[in-house]
Amino acid sequence: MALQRDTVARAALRLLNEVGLDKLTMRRLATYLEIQNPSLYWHFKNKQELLNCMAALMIAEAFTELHPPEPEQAWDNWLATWARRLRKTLLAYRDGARVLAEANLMLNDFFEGIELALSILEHAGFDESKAASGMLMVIHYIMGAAFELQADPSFFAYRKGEESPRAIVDEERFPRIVAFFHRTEVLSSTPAEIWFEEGLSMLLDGLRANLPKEQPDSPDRVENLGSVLSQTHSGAYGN
Amino acid sequence: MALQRDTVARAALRLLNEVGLDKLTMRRLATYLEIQNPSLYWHFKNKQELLNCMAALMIAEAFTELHPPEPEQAWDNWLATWARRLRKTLLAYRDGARVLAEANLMLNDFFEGIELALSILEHAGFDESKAASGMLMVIHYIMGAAFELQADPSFFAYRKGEESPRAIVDEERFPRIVAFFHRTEVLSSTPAEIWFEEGLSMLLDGLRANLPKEQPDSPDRVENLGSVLSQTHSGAYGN
DNA sequence: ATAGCTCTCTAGCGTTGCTAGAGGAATATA
DNA sequence: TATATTCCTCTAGCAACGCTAGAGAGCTAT
Repeated sequence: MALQRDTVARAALRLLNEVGLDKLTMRRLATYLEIQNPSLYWHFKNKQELLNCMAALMIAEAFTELHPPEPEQAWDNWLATWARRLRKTLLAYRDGARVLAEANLMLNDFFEGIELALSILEHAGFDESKAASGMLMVIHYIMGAAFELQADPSFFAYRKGEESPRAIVDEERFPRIVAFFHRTEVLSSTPAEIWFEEGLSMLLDGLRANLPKEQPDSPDRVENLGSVLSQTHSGAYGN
Repeated sequence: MALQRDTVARAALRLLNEVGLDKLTMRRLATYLEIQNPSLYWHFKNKQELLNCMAALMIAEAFTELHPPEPEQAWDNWLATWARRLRKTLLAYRDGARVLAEANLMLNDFFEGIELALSILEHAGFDESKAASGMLMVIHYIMGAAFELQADPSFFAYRKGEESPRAIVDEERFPRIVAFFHRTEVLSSTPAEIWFEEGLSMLLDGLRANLPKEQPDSPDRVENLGSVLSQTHSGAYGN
């Protein structure tokens, strides 16, 4: 016995994946660790501090082994990888986005990842201001997408085979929304993945449009959707 | 006495702005309405249903009196207005983004707003797929931005005069992040407003890049930042 | 008058985050 | 070897939470 703070936080992340954030109570975590619940308050002064610690572990996981781009790698390709990595981590934990959002995220590891990305963008030719607001845009997009995907039961969490929103959404009044779901359902078993990639692609187009041109030839485009989908996958709880 | 369901939900929204979502308990709401707490369960079968109802009221507020674009109004200008309207509503209520996220948002009013926007985009020349994923992108961006802005105490909620993240963030390790805050602080007292507009502008650039061209002359750009800021403002709790 | 509907009440259950304060076990110091 | 300190867990219990059971009170329709 005699647990360490770090051990407790990691166990909390495992338990999170089993029961979800709403049922992640101090008592349940204590039972999970085979101790009595007040013992947890020796390691964390309250539940908020535990959440912060869990969020820090998550972010660290996302950004460790984050390398600068390879010499031949374009900035937009690299940034897409950055975005997918953050998203993947959020989705790897049940309610991961909520955990991050509810944590007080003065997280050095988060800063580390953002700072590196900013330097890459500036090196690619963006001025400081565009780089910063561009990163903010990307982060907000990732958070919003992950959040909605993990919301339960979310409108956007529609998956083939489950009770379909189309059964509820009025096709007469909202033909385009119904068609949207139907289209994506037919195309793929992982619609959220496709939606994210399409949004990310447009987002990068927007960034590209704000890159002061120096040479007339446009930079390499991000890899196409097919290769993207083969190298990424939804997290275990991102449904 | 003898309250109505609608009256209760509206009171809950007012109370939300006073105490925040974490302290919006059924008991507190009952006290606020000068009734005993179990009476609330006649109007709503549980707290979740109350939250859904609150979210529905919020969304209705955002999208009522939402008009199609004027004849001379460009699609991107109209969509920017759409986005600002949704954002403004989320920020008008304390923890508004969280309320919407935690609600089961099968909200007809939300569908209404999205369906209209989809029709505008398709009319502007987007194909169905681009219009849909574009709207999804915009919505996720708005949600992510509002969420982070209302998170407490958020990294991004930095305001001039308060204890500055710069005092905590290590300038040696994260010079660009510190510079970003410093820059925005100097430029404006409402940095979140500016960040949102810059992100939105790039987002629209991204959409524009995905619009199949038909005529060589580019559509009108969205109005510039100055006029934007004069017509919008942060919500009372968006800080 | 009576029946039913709408809305509120008292009382209480089980669970939550958290605190107070008492040890037990290992380590460091005298 | 004896004592003190630190680390970690314990029992016991508080106030607040969401929610239920079940009894009316007041109004309307028959």
